Amino acid sequence: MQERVTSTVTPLADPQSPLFAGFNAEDRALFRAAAISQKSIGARMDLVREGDIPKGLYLIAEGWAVRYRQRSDGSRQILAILRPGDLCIDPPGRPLNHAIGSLTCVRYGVIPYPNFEDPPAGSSDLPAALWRRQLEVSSVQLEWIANSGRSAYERIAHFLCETYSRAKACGLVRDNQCEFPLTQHDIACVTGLTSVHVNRILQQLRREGLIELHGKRLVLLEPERLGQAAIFDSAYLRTSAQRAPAWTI
Amino acid sequence: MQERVTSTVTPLADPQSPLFAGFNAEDRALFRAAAISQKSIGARMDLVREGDIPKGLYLIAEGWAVRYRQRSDGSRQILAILRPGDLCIDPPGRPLNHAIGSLTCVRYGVIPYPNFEDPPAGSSDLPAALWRRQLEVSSVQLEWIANSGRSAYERIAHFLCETYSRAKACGLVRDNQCEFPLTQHDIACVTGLTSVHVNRILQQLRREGLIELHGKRLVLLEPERLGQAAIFDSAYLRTSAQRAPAWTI
DNA sequence: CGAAGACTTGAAAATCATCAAAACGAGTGG
DNA sequence: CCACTCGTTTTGATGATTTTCAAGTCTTCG
Repeated sequence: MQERVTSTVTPLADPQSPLFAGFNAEDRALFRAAAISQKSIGARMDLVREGDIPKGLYLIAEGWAVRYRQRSDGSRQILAILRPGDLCIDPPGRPLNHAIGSLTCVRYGVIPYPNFEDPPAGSSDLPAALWRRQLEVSSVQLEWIANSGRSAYERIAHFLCETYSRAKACGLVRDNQCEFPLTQHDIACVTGLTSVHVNRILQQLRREGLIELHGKRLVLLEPERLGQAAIFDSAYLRTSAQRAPAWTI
Repeated sequence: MQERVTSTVTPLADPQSPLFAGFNAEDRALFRAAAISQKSIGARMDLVREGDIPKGLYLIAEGWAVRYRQRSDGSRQILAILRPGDLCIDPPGRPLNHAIGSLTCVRYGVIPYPNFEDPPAGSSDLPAALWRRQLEVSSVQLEWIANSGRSAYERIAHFLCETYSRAKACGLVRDNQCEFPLTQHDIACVTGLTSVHVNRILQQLRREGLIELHGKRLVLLEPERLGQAAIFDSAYLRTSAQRAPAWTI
């Protein structure tokens, strides 16, 4: 059952090393081994509330979740979209300054903060997988920061491209369509705009024949042209390889 | 050739573990051991250009540097401020989709992508230190994303608070003053605003008796009140402990 | 069917960008 | 020391973008 594992630690050095080879079946096995608990939660609930101390690493297995911050004036800011395979790694022992919440029903697992001195028997790639994931997360965060200086039109178009592209990487796109359970108000929370303005920009995108968006589905009628409008280059999403549509943990 | 060294991996589990204890003298020694090259570069130069494949991890030892993206229309967006002790960790083997540049003269080192199978002799905390730093970086990035939904006034005030607070953590604040070599145009690139608008907001902050800003120095006349205006909570910067004003590598 | 949420619309106001020019300041060379 | 330059800061006027407020319509779902 266990093959020979040369090392409990993982090389970062080589771009070809397992650390940067993509999130594969092997990784999934790792996460399965690591998950202490597996949970489900309904739509629009909190997995972790602001001020809570995270119990470990949160691995989203299915559904849509977000990191978000609630402002004192009642407005929200979404800080990250969490899809299957996404991992929330936060400093242990410190209260989170934002919340992790679900948009749809979410299945997820909690992985205890790993102690690399005692690797789970027979596996060794956890630290590598964690690094890969964290660099991916960072890469997306930088992209979101870059968007903060752009127009509403570009921000929204970029966000649609990113969401579509991430779904595509999981094999969740068919006929240029993907699931899209966010309301216009949610898009506003992502982009830092008002829902009224989001509505108007979406109408513009529709008028231009670039998208369809209704019934929790997004259609990119002309992905190429939308990408150009958004100045979207998907390379930042490709720090690791293909993913699976859902994760068994 | 390789013996099994249990401690080449590092425990993440315990909040008290060295991984989360702060960036200390020991870490500095580690980085010194790890740095293959030590360089200096003049103000307003690129350490890494867009499209370059990073040669390793970049450790800023002294000065002010930034990650920035150059847009096709000529405008810039600054994605991160890099101060002494800050580390740029990017996926190896992939061209960077932005640049790393200096604002002032910068002293820095390049750390080869570590191969955890062959840890530097006699030391073992590198992976721990890297994790700590990366989580710190991520934490700041989330804060910047949260700022994208706020007003120009709040964004600018928040940025000043962050810069001041980070300088303070390094012992670089005296008499409520710290170094501040950014031009108003640079602040605009950070906040995604125009320099004209930045200028007007800065004047407002001055009129309100909150700041002084000239001659590459920033004075917070009333740090408390500015923090409230910016809705600034420094907790997100405190994922590790005190730092040194400059790093010997 | 009724109710709640989501989407849409219009008008007015605030915020922020753009353009253009002037004032200021630090450095440089005469 | 002055004159000159160059980059930075400041100012004013104008226009575009985005928000706010308020009301309406459309969906969905029990």
